[in-house]
Amino acid sequence: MSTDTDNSEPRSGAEKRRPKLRKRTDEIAEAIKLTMVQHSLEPGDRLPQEKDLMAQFSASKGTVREALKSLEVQGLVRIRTGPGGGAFVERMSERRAMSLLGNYLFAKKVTIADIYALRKVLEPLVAVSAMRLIDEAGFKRLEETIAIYDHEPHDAQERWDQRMAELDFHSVVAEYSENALLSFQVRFLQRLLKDLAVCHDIYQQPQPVLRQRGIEFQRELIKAMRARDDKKVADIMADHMALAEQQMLALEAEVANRFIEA
Amino acid sequence: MSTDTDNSEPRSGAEKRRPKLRKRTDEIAEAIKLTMVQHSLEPGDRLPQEKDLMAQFSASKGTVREALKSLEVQGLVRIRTGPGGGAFVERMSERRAMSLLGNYLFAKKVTIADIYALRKVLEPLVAVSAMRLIDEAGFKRLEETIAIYDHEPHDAQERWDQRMAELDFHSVVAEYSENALLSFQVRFLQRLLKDLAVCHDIYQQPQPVLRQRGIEFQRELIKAMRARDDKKVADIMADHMALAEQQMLALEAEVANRFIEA
DNA sequence: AGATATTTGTTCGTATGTATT
DNA sequence: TAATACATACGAACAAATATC
Repeated sequence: MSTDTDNSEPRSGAEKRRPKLRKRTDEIAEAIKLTMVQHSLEPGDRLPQEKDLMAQFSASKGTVREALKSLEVQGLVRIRTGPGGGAFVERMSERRAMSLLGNYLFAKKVTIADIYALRKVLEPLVAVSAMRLIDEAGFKRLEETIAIYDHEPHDAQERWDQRMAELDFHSVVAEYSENALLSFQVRFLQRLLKDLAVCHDIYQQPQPVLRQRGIEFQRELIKAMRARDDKKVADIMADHMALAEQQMLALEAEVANRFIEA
Repeated sequence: MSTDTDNSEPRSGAEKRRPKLRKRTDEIAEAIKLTMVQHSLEPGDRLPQEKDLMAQFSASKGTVREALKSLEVQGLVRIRTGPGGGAFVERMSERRAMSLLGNYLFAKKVTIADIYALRKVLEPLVAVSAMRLIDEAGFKRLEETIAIYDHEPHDAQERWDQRMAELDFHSVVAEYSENALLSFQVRFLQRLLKDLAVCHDIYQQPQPVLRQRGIEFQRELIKAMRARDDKKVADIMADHMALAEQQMLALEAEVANRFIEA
């Protein structure tokens, strides 16, 4: 369980240090978390209601509510009003996970170069990984996505949509990876780039030549994935990323230090 | 700002949708976040006290406290009691970020193979990145870390400490990378492995031969880093990871589905 | 070191809002 | 529509923590 009190000592050995949670609220939140794992509750399962929790922990309403609020923010429960309401176990959404991770990176300076240093190695990896599971429906989704930016945009709005769809292409690919860790990392990088676009109005002046070259890469990628050609998939994606990086670095922008829009 | 209400529509275009936050608590939390960015508050800066917030939002104490609790869990503020107390702006610690990300991965099945698929490409990357900034003090830290597992352990406790220190070696390397994103990812993977150790009591029977080979890799790595030899650093780390993966996969364990210990 | 003032932490009682039946 | 069951919000009081004198 995540005690999560930010007591930063490195924890030598296996003996459990008692962080001695100062606040009753945190104690209760931890206790509830504990019962969640102990009873291996699944999403949708209901926790005891406020009044029951009040009795169980002999705490007041406000204290119990703060504890539940903590769990809610952590994406572990969802609270519903009305009859049959209460706190229900929930799995944290990817969106929220990214939002929280974004808060962590808020203070750090993350450059486009940093993002692409990771994308260059991870996108090829995830493409190969996705290749093993993707089906005809998946290929169809990819082609439909390409169709969005297959042509010159008519207005600023469409140009913006096209830039987002270009990232969505990679997002769809990552969806088909069975490596949840890898998939998340890659999609998070894409999210950072989307944010960058929103913030700094990058992607304003797409160079048609480079853009067309990117689409070619993606079509070749689909072909290679259909052929289940590991090496080719990885190579094409690596080249694609190299080009994209070059394109982005020319803009010399820095990812804004801001909270991520949820 | 992170509205973070998990309203999952893809947000077409740039126009801001009003999520119409239902709960007063969430409204207030968002409002406070907003002022934090608008005034570009730095860590250590103080927010208005409870009573002031109560007045500002004409909300009750409990409501304001729930809002602050939300910000606290997100790692954005820290609350202190006593005179001059209140909510102070804080940067989310790496520890908390990992804990929250761990909650997201709780439901997913993450295997050792998944972790090493990432480590194999990221550890070489981060080593090269760190090489550019690491100084003599850093090398000293690395050598001191190696000294912990340089010899046969005397008891179970020391053996456990040694396993943790082996991961700490890589953690120290990652510390010196200026790519915050890369550094975090790599250290998070190490954290998962540490957790794995705690959970499944893996690392019980270290094979002395393989262990010694790992130490050789690390000594060679330090030498190559001192020489500022990009390629050699990357190659050594890649080989090191390949061996480590082989070693771990033999155990055929799966990362436990559990919340991460903070 | 001890007393005191300040501010968060917790409690209880009550009233309101909301979803289900 | 009305009754019910639950979360949500309010307000006043008290307890605990902590900085200052």
